[in-house]
Amino acid sequence: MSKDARREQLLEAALAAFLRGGYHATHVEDIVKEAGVARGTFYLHFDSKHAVFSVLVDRMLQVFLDVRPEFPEPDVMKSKDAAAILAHSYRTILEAFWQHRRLLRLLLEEAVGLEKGFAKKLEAHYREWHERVHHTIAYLQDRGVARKDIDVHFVAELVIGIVERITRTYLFARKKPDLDALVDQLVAFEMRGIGGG
Amino acid sequence: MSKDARREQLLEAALAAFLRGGYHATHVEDIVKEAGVARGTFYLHFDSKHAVFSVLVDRMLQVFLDVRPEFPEPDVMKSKDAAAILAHSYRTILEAFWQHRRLLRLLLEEAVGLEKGFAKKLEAHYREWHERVHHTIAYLQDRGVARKDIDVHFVAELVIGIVERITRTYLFARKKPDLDALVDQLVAFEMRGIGGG
Amino acid sequence: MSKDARREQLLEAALAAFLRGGYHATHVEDIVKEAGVARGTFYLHFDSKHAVFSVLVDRMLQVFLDVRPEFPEPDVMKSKDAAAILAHSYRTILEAFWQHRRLLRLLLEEAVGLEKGFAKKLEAHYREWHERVHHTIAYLQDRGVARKDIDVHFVAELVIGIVERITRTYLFARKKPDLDALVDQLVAFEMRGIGGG
Amino acid sequence: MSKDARREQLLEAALAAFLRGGYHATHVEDIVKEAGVARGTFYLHFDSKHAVFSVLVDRMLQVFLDVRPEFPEPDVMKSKDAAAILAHSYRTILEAFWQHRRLLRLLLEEAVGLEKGFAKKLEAHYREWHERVHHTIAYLQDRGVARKDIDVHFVAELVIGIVERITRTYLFARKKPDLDALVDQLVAFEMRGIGGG
DNA sequence: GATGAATGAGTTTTCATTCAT
DNA sequence: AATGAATGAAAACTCATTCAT
Repeated sequence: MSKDARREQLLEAALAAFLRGGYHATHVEDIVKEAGVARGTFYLHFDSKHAVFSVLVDRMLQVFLDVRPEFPEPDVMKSKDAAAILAHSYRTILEAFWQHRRLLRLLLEEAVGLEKGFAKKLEAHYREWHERVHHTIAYLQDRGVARKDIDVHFVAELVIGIVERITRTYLFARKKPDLDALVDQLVAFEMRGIGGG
Repeated sequence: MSKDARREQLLEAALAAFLRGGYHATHVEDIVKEAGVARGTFYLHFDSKHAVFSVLVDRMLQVFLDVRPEFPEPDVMKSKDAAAILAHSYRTILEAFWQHRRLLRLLLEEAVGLEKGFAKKLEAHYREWHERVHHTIAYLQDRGVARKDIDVHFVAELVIGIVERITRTYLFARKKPDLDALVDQLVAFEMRGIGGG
Repeated sequence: MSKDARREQLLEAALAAFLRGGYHATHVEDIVKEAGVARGTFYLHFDSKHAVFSVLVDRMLQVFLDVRPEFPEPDVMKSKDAAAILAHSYRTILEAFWQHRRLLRLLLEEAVGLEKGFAKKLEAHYREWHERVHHTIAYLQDRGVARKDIDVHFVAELVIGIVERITRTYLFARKKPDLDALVDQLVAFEMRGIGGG
Repeated sequence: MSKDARREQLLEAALAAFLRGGYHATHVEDIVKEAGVARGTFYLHFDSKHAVFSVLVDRMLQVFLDVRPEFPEPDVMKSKDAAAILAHSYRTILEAFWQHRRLLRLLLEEAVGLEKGFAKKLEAHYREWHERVHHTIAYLQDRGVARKDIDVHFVAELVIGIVERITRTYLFARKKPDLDALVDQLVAFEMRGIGGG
């Protein structure tokens, strides 16, 4: 087996093991047993248990950075267009999150409360996320389809919280949820709230 | 020092230590140093490191269970009443969360990814939370101030996500945020969304 | 047992173990077995196997630095006085070396070819030794009882070599050698060489 | 590349690696990297890391055994002849030592404190050396150019110590020392000591 | 009750050696 | 002959928990 293939296999095994037991409860022994190789083989490919975890986290952050929903720049927008833009954006994100839900789960459930380095990485990750959401909302404001009296930074945080919760509740479930339905509900809530009964 | 006082002191020291370094990176030595007692003393009051952590988590869950915003049951409501009800509810919750933010932080940042038992406890906690939010929204629907076409369970999850995010972003900050302003923004978003620019 | 007594006991056990098997072949297990304590106890007193070795080496170097043969400063000297001075000096050194021969043996047989730090320490040690010998010979030259045409630095090195060899051959033996006889021979050789048969 | 050439190349690489880092700190990986071959190749030529080291030590001991300064057997000698004989002897030895100083350094700095086998080899080596020096001094005594009242065995040890020290101090230096000057000083010291100022 | 030295099972990590290609 | 990925026994080190004082 080639060096790269073995490395990939070990990463996959590590991910499975970490998801099963969490970072601390997972021993290198568990990872290599999962991969079906000897203890030493692990250390041919990674410096330490921490290192393999770090690679997985980096990979997840990269997955996130690669999600770039594109949207058109119409001069005149209607509220319906705004909903379409949000829907596209959410759809893209949730699709990617579903695709990489195992990595994502590791990030959300394990990379929290770990050694120094991760805190900074995660902070940067959230800042980037905030940036993107902020940009989208400001864009909608500019085009007159979002209210001007909202605090964009505040709302950006709310949106992040919403997507995180959705991810935990629906994407970490066993079977694939109806993403379209999720997105519709999401957009409806974000555009109109619950009021107006 | 009385047995209870010593126990309380150790709990406080443990909380401080866990918040500083996280569950795994915190050693019993750190806790007793923080409390200024000898190592053996710790075991006179708690069975294990795990046990003291468990008490802290239980205490936090209890804090949450004790938060019971009461609201009146008018037969006829206006949208303004709905906003008031939500505001009261959020205000109560955020006030309690701020009050116990250190315990809460432990819950959010450390009780994740720990041994089996906690996962179940947390799940129950979220179920309870969901129940309450669900009840509030259904109440508003019943009284005609919330739309009927929303998926109440889905929205309940969104609301939980929102509050979690707000908690992490604003309540874990160093100085006390303007809770009234936070609540106003929250309610506005929940009632009307961002649309209607 | 007090902390200090335990530490001393472990140092003694480590010295015995290192002398028996050498640094690398000696495992922490051997040291603690020698001391009759558990593995963890070792680490209560020393950070690592390397650390305990380092303490022993430092202790040996200190023993050497503490050897300070004093000699009078007569204005007029005879060759006989010179011999007496050298004899006193050698006697003092060999006495100290015999006293601490186990530590010394560790230094000569193990601290050579070990990690970075020791090389520098040893170099400093030899420089100091050279300094002392050089000073003694120059003193004898000044007082007219040693020839002026010798290279004092060179001879200082020879003397160091001589003492090292004597140490290895006679002091590391099982029973105490006749130090007086050794010293007499040493002085005779240093003063007159082997010539003049 | 022929089998012998490859073996020689590996020996050379091993020597370089051992001198750089010492026996234990040098890994087979370092040796094969130095030689520019794969790890497995090493084991085609040597049974173990220990074996290659052993070959190098044997080779050094052989170098020493091959040093056989010859000297004439004049019936009547003068002190000057004795000096010439000693000078010739030292010159031959130091020349050979300089020639093979890298191997020699390995012997002096690494073959100490290693597994059982080496201790015995080294002991035999020193015994042989002692024999030779002893023989030379006794020869000079017999011919009336060395004093009769010296302990020949003792002096032989001193001479060995002197040569060892000279070797460490001057031959392991970067540039070639003036061997003739060294030898002159050596002989002067051995024949006359430092006395007679 | 309090102390803190002692314990030892449990983990990570290393690296000489093997062997299928 | 050469390769280099794989092996796994062997070691160092950690730290929650115990217990004699």
